[in-house]
Amino acid sequence: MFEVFFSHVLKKVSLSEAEKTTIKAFFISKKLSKKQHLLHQGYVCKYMSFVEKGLLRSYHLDENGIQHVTMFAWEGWWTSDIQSFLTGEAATQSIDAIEDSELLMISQADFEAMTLEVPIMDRYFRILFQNSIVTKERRLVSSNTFTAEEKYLQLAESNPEIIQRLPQNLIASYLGLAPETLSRVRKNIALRK
Amino acid sequence: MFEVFFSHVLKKVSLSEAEKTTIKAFFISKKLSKKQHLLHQGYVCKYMSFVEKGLLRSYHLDENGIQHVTMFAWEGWWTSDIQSFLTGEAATQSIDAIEDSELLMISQADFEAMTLEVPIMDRYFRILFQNSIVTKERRLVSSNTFTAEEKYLQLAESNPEIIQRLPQNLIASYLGLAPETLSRVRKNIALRK
DNA sequence: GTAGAAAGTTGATCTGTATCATGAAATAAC
DNA sequence: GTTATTTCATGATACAGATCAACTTTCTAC
Repeated sequence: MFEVFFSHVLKKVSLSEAEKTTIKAFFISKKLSKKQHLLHQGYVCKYMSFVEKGLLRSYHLDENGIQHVTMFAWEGWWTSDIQSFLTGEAATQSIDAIEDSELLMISQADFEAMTLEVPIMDRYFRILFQNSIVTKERRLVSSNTFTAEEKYLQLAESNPEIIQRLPQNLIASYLGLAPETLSRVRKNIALRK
Repeated sequence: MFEVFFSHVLKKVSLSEAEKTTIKAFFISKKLSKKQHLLHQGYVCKYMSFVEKGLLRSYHLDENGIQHVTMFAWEGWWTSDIQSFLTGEAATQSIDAIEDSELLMISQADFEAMTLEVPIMDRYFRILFQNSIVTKERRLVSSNTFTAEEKYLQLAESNPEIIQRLPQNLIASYLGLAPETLSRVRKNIALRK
């Protein structure tokens, strides 16, 4: 169950067997089948979840009831509404499973306890969050300054797995485009080749 | 010199006097006068810089030579091209001073050394980066889903200091808007009152 | 395998924001 | 204080991408 998890953590920090055992104890596991929700917008996000298997997406529902995909997470990624998880405020996002998934989940209290008991996990998360910031900064530049086609091409370049694994309408939403626009963008790219 | 710095760090973690002394030794200080650059796009970002005093902005120059403001940093904020700082790759951003500024700077090597010698600093940065992620996620949703007016209003709401302290054209760039658009948006808001 | 639903395509039209252009106001430089 | 430079405002126009609509293809469930 913890294979993907530890292989991921060990890429960033070293852990003794004792530490591994300690860490394991803080997590609970959960299976989610396709279309099931992990989190509903408006509720508190009680867990950070590591994806051992499967694929999930986070999305935000606006006042007009339109879904805006904010993130995808598959094997080796974490997912949660961090804001809600940390502060205990209501989540502004929902999370559901796109494929049948297996998760390792840790609560806010256990997260605190774990980092205090195994301080090197602070380092792991510091590095993890650092990388996440880099990604989000890149997405922000892209979102503010690129054309629809440039946004798509950069995504295809930097994150080909998203293109392969997800339906086009969700990719469009993730890029902040209308599905029709993405369809046309892809057509133009194909025509030019 | 370290007043703002430690008052900021101590809001997130506790430090002994000995730890403070250790930490201080890793930093160098630097004064920057208005319009001076801290970092030029294309060069490696050697430091993370904490702003003790003043105001800086980060921006990205696109292929057409147009500046896109990505961040502001004033008293109590960190600034750097994190991607470049961490990986040693060329920076994709420049940073310059909008007001005369005083900085505390730490190199990548000293950053590593400091977190190893004072592990609780990993925790500080973990929390810092967590918060930064929340902010960037909010900006991403805003950028993808809000109208020009909504973007401006949310910024005014969540970050009034930016509105007061920075010229309108830089705010427009930060929001990914043409300066003319922001001018019109502000006019409409004023008219409606 | 078939029916129904969801996702994707393509065309026509509309609209928010960018761009271009010019003048006014504010700031900075001497 | 005057001049030069930068920032801001306002109007006219252009265009990328949204929206609306109809149709086709692909999935899904039984």
